[in-house]
Amino acid sequence: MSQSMRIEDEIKQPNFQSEYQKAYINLVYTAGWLQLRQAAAFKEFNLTLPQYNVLRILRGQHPRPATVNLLIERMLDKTSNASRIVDKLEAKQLVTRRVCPSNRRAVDICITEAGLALLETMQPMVEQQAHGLRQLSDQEVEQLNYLLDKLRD
Amino acid sequence: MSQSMRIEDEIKQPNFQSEYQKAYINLVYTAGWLQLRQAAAFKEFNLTLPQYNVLRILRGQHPRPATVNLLIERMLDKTSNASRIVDKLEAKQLVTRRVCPSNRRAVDICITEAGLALLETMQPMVEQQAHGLRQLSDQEVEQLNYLLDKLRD
DNA sequence: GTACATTAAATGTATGTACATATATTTGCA
DNA sequence: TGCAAATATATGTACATACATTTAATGTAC
Repeated sequence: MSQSMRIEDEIKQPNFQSEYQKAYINLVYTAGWLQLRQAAAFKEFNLTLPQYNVLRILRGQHPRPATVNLLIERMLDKTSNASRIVDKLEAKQLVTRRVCPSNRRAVDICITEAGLALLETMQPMVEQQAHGLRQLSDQEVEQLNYLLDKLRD
Repeated sequence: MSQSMRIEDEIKQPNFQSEYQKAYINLVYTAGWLQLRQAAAFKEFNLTLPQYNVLRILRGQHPRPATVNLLIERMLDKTSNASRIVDKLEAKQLVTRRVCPSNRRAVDICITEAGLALLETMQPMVEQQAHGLRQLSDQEVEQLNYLLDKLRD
């Protein structure tokens, strides 16, 4: 990606109705751009981004189990289908799923040793990825976080 | 959405490894948040976001036709499948598709009168949506655009 | 204690994304 | 001319998203 590629050039649409319209497009585009880079890096570990995020939540709970509800609460995308993401992780033996003894409607989900080991293996790559934002100074990153939080108010 | 909902609270994850890590999460989360709001507003018009974006590009070309390649060039997500989005629009008779006479590999795609009329109908809603970013001042929106462009350099 | 609502998760369906592959057409060049 | 490479699009597959519906377990009112 070349230097100073403005959003106007990226999507070859030179005029926006407003700076607000442009910011919306810019946000969606940039998030997609980031996710694409992440997904590519994750591919060699045979994990998708949502699968990785669920694993991370489970590690945060470990050794306590998580329910599907807890996963949904903590996932970035609240409406995604946690059940089916857990399906894939279970098939890869990265998590276990068991009916919760105290509430048989719920399911206790735990990360396995293999799951923990995989996260460990991925750590250097994840840190590498974080450097992708180093185009921004510390102060600029803080400013970005401030603006995004304010935008959603 | 309540006032001053920081990303830490939104996803109930109080500590990030770095401000950079937080910015990444914040970006992806905020983009999803915006898209969810847009998608909800579009639903009553029976259009998805990508379908709407393709229609907009076609209106920009009207009355000249667009090819699938041109759509891909201008779409936010370059790897999405323009062919199949056009399929859906064609099924709703919002666009026409015809083999290009001068290059029979290519396909000429045009927005129909019904398509133009639909975009017209949606205009007030779209303007309404743009107000979603009015939490930010003009200066802040410019700053946001600057930071996002720089981030992708 | 049965009836009804609520809750937790799973399932179904339509759509979109990411990527590989296939098909048809055109171009370039030996 | 003839044939390989490039081009334009379509198709196939795995996964995820968005949302409605279903199934099972639990809670609650009467």
